[in-house]
Amino acid sequence: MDTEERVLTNLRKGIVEFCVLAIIGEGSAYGLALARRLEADGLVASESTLYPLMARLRMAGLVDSEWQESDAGRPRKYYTLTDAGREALRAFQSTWEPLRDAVDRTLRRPS
Amino acid sequence: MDTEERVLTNLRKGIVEFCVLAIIGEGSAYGLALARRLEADGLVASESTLYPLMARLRMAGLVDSEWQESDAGRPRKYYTLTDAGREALRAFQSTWEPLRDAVDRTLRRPS
DNA sequence: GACGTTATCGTGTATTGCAAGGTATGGCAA
DNA sequence: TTGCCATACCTTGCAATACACGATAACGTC
Repeated sequence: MDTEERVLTNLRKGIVEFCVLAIIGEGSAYGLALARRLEADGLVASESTLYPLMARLRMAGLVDSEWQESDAGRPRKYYTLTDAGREALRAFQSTWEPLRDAVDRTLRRPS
Repeated sequence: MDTEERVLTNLRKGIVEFCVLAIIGEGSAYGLALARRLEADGLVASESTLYPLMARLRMAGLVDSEWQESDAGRPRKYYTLTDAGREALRAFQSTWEPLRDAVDRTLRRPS
């Protein structure tokens, strides 16, 4: 893995998790659709990041999942936000904003 | 490690590295001083994150280091930015900004 | 010389992103 | 019905790295 990729990889750590919560908070979504959307935004590199992540979120009780038929193709597993998930999302916002601002300040350097 | 801490830990990944470059870009600094400043901003948890990081930056040729006497106490190892370091810092800004904006957009939900 | 302070650094563990590959289902065309 | 492709989910293994914990070293003070 070259340097540039590693930088992005590390930056994404811990961020995607909450972007997923935010997205399904707006309405349920299934795995591959989530993966594609996040890939388009540069937030994940592939599905192999997403599936283990969804499993962790489920284990943590932040999302529920449910199989649903599809008009075309295989059944899909749809995820929805639990109350704990909504709470975690709120908590994340309070964490993200100060961190983001600390980075911006440091990069901009008012010394 | 509890959940809350893990969230912060993951968020910090890949961010501190460039905050360090930004700080020493303003003038050389030594390890412990860097660590204290970054701890105050919530960007690292302890020196044990910083020293291995500085070693990596040095290996990558992004910083140089030099021992200097101190008025009081042990000698300190001062770090300075190399040209490659300055370049990496510029490159990071181009990576950070879109990512930060993608996160903000996703959290704020214009869907 | 014992002790506290300042400073740098090493070891071990846990987390996790991702590449690569595996499995299952449905649609479609020859 | 056979073959093939797209869709969809998931697993394995590796590599990167944050951090707790602790070691080591130099200096000053009593």
